[in-house]
Amino acid sequence: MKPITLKEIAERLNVSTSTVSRALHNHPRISSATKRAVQALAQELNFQPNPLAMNLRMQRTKTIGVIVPKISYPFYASAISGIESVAIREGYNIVICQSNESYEREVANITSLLLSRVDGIVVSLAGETEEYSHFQEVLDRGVPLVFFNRICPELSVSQVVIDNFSAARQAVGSLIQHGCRRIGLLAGPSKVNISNERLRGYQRALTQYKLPFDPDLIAHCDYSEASGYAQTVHLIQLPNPPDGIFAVSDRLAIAALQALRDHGIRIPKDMALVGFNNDPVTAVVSPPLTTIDQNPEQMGETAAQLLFQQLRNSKTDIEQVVLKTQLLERNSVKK
Amino acid sequence: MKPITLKEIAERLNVSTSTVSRALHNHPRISSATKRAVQALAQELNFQPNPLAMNLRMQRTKTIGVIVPKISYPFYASAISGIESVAIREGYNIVICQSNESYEREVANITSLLLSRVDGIVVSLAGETEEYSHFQEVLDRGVPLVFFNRICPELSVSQVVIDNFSAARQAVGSLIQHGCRRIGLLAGPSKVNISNERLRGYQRALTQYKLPFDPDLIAHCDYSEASGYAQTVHLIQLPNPPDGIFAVSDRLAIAALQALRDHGIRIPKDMALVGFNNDPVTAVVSPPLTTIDQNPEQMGETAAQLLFQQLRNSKTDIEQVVLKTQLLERNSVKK
DNA sequence: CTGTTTTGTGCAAAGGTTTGCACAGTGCGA
DNA sequence: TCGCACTGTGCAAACCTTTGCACAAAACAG
Repeated sequence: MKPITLKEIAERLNVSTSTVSRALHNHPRISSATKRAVQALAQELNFQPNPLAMNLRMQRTKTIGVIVPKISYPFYASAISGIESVAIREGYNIVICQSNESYEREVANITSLLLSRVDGIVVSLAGETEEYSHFQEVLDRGVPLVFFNRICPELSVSQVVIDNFSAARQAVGSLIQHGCRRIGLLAGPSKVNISNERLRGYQRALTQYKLPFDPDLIAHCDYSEASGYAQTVHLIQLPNPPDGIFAVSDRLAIAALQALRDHGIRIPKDMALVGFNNDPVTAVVSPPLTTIDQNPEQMGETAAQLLFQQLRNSKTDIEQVVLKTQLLERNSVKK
Repeated sequence: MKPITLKEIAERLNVSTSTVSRALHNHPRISSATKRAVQALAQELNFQPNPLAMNLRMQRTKTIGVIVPKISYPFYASAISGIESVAIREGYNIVICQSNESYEREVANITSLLLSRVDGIVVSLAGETEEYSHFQEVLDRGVPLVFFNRICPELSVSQVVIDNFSAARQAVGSLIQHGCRRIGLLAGPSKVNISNERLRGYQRALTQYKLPFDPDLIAHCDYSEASGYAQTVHLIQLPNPPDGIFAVSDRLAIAALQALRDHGIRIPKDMALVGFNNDPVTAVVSPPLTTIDQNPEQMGETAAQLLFQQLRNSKTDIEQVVLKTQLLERNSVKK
């Protein structure tokens, strides 16, 4: 059963397709009699305008593209739900791409989204990315672009972030307040902006509490559990090991927890541990992890809202939204 | 900078658009000289055919739709990766929809996918769904359809599943072999096919080991942690409580673990616990959970392959693929 | 009754591709 | 020389919608 078209309605009613189209759009110049007839028949036949034809004609697809590092990270799964909910409300569909932390995949994703003429793009950068010309091309084509979480400082576009600096400072501050004096940092890739912000927050907390900064305690990981595990082992085997660890993500914190457990190091007795994200798993491991709670769903919603603002009014200013976070104290830091 | 079109190439070369189109498709009737010229210029200008126009003309979108209950379930996140990888290999894009376990959302998703003229659809049913006419419409339109994991027994379509019956029997068998005599079942919604298969496996294991079946030990949950928690509490407060629990999903098992922990019940000493899925979190909780390992990525790949088979040859038989699973024995069942 | 506005509708183009058919030119066998 | 096959290209339709413009009829003002 083929979907029915404007033309078929037009033929049945002995009018032109243009009349049908206008009647359905409530064009003022169409007589109310015709409108009624057309709308009734359209209803009866369950007419749905063919979006492929509309896309071509209108040069817009009512679709926005979303690129995230991985949908299996709970943070991004939630953020996508946030984006999706506002998109649906606006009558838009979303197409989700994973960069898998790979620069090449990210470029391929952008190419594919531009090719399929999405009306706007929401991005959280891949871990590998340190070159941004593919995004410049998006801007050159006049396609609205919004970053969230892992943003791009070099481009002047709208962004949604949390205050990574303050959140990290707070997390490390909590470690210090509960007695830690040497704090290891499981950092992300050194090119990732938000990881560096968290590093800065770490340093600020140290100076604030007049603790020395020891570069040996900084361990850069990629986003894999394996590297989190390895770097934790590295930290505890230092001649002068830390008495607390701040991991810039819960994935890394969980990997650290396993490494510590495997090496017979008790948490929080021998080593305190703080993560970042409030990944659901942090609540069920033992001990439950102290972590930074953010609201990824809200972040997604906000990003989408910024995008739709631009979509409605391309003259709108670029905007930077900073969302609130909260330190969630659990049992991985001793009281 | 607007993308360039066939027409512009044609004008520059003083040929018709049809010649350009044919040259790019290597049509035999085009002279090799023309072909070379066209292809060279196309390359130089970085010509990409406008997919919107192709979609309209060809009546196909090179896109397949995927509907899953939630992308935040690790199982589905992985399955999507599997689907995506074969789709990319075939030159297709995927658009991912979440039903959020809701029948209404599922219908809306189907409508939207059909409207946007995807070339095929891969589905895992929402928990609520018990009526399938929206899928019948997909079939009526001749759109290839494949189910995976949560399948629809009433429709004759290709499907990918695991042997839920045997896997559950094996899981429960393991509980029994390790000393459990009264086994509680945290089941899914009673209308969900795979949950019922697992229930049947549970029953078979009991009869196999000549244990009585006690309906009081069957606790139906929806897919939320809250209900898993509540039903676990219900089980342990039974006058004659179980000494082991089999949860039909790891989400429920984790909820059970928390409930047991909160009530001071030790695992596996007082209560053994087995889950299903090998969700990553089962490896990091303590004790690590015994669970059924399946391969969601492979399941996604297989489903996509079945779909592409149909896409290439619409006369192809419907097929039911059953994937292997494996019991992963960890410490939540005492040795 | 003429001239202008208003009202209702249709024609055709546009959006960018693909493709059946037609056509002109060339080559070749008879 | 004619007929035929083959080669290389272009025209125009088709996919389906939206929309500027034109046009006819009706309404209305003077």
